[in-house]
Amino acid sequence: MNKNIFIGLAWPYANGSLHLGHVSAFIGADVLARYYRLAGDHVLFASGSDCYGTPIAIAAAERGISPAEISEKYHAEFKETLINGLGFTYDIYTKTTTDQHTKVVQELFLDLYQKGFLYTKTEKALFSPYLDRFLPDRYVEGVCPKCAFDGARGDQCDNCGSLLDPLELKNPRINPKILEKNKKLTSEEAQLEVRETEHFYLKLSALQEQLTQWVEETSEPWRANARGFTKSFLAGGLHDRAVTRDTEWGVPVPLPGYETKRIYVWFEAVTGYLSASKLWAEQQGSPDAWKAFWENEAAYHYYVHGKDNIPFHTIIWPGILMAKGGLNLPNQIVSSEYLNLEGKQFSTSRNWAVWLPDFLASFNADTLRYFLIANGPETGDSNFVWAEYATVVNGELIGTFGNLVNRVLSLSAKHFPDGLSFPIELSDKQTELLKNLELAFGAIGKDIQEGKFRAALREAFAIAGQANRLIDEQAPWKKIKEEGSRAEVEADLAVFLQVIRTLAILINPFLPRTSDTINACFGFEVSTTWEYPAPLQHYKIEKVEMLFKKIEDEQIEQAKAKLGS
RNA sequence: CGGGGGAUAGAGCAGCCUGGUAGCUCGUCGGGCUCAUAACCCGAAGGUCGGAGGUUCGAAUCCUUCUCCCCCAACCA
Repeated sequence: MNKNIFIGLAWPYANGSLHLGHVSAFIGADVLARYYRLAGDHVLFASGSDCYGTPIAIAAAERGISPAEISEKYHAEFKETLINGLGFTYDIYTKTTTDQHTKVVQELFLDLYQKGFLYTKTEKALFSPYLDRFLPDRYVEGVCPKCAFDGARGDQCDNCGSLLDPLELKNPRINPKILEKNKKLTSEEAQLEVRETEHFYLKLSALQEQLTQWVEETSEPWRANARGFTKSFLAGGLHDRAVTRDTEWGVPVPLPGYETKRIYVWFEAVTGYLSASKLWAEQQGSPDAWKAFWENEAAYHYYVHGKDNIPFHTIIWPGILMAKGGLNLPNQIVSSEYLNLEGKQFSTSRNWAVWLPDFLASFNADTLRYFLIANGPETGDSNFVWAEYATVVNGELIGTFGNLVNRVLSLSAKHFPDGLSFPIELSDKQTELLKNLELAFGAIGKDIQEGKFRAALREAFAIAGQANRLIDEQAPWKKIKEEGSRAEVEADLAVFLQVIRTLAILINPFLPRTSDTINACFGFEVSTTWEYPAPLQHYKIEKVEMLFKKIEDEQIEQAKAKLGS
């Protein structure tokens, strides 16, 4: 039975390159998409670049270029590295600066306004005459009113730990850390003043009961961190949140008198899931196609992102959808923990990061997919250590898996260049091995559906290990030298070819290019469906190709040398 | 301050929901094999499951409490 599966992957912020931390949070979405397509379901895998916001606007102003130049540059890089580099199979990868997005966000904004879920309130905020803009709380620093520490941020004092209202700060000024390095401002330039401004608020408090009930009913399959965080968030009581900002770089508020206001990321970026779906439908030539995913109770919605994004996907976006009404809510939240690098947190300012474009220039994308699925931060923070990456690639990918494929293919091609026939009768061990492969489709599929990617991948590789043990026992390289054993060796190898060919399907959601390479060795078209393939009567090897290149120590040394520089 | 996640062999992790003689990968040591990218296979050593209490015939698993790490919280998923 075919299902409609929507997969919403977090939108990367277009003000810098992606690093492996992003990838570790993203990778599961592509595994889901590929799996469900193989299983014959309808998939809409949507994401895009988050292009608006104050950080990009400030960076652009300082460099004397337009914000669009920055966001376009990284949008192009994201597309290149995610799609061509990592092989992500988005059905649509768009950006927030499209007309379509503006239209959908504004329509949704107006709809909620008319339904009474948005209201305006005037408040005081800090304005920078130098930057000609209001500043977000954390972009402000000053003297803490409680402990007199000079350097407290607008939202909190790092010295005494008090939570602050930025208006309480004495001598408020621009936090110099938000500006480009070495930029020194005079105290006059840094000065901030209090101005009144009117903003729109989302009435989350009105949705408290509805959201609480929804979470009770649907959060069972979510990742533990999402469920726990969301429940405690709700227990603390929801507060209305401002959804507009005084800035020029964003989606304009579609109401007269508010021409200078822009809709804030909490409201605007998450709406990208819907706008991207509608854009996809238009590009398909059937503008209503999005409804099969969004106005269909039987559709199933996955959201994939890092743990810092949890409340946006489990409170704010569902709240907006409830206020709007008639659209599908999230079903499954796949929120990962954090990936550290060599034991320390990723840090862009200290260049403590492995940048995705750099990585892809030197290493095979499937090896990264493997490492981050097998060792990623699925249930707790995890660590990317270069030496471990090399060990895992050389040991598990090459040693166990690549080696199995290579030894079977090369033996077959060498001794049976005209092909091999599949035997009529199988030994107990052969039967057991093939049976395990057949069962793996159900077990691995279930794990993937539940977001347990690590377990799913391990299961597939366990079968490769089993196959390695059996081929070692049968020792066809020895048997082939014995008189009259040729038929037996042919039968044994044909079984292993069936094993490899089946493994190529099982690993397809995880290691798509590797899967394609194996299929090419058989002369097959790209793999077809998520089910155990009936053995062929005759196998012929078209070519033997190495699946992975061994990672040498020098490569690891070079990569490590780039850190922290 | 509060909240979320975590603490299991030298390293990285699973098991915990639904208690029943502690498991996986890598590493180490010993042996085998040579088709295969010095890859593969077999065997061994190595853990009082963060500490302390409790429930139970029985606790890594349930309860209480304590300690430590990460995150929410510059940049940053």
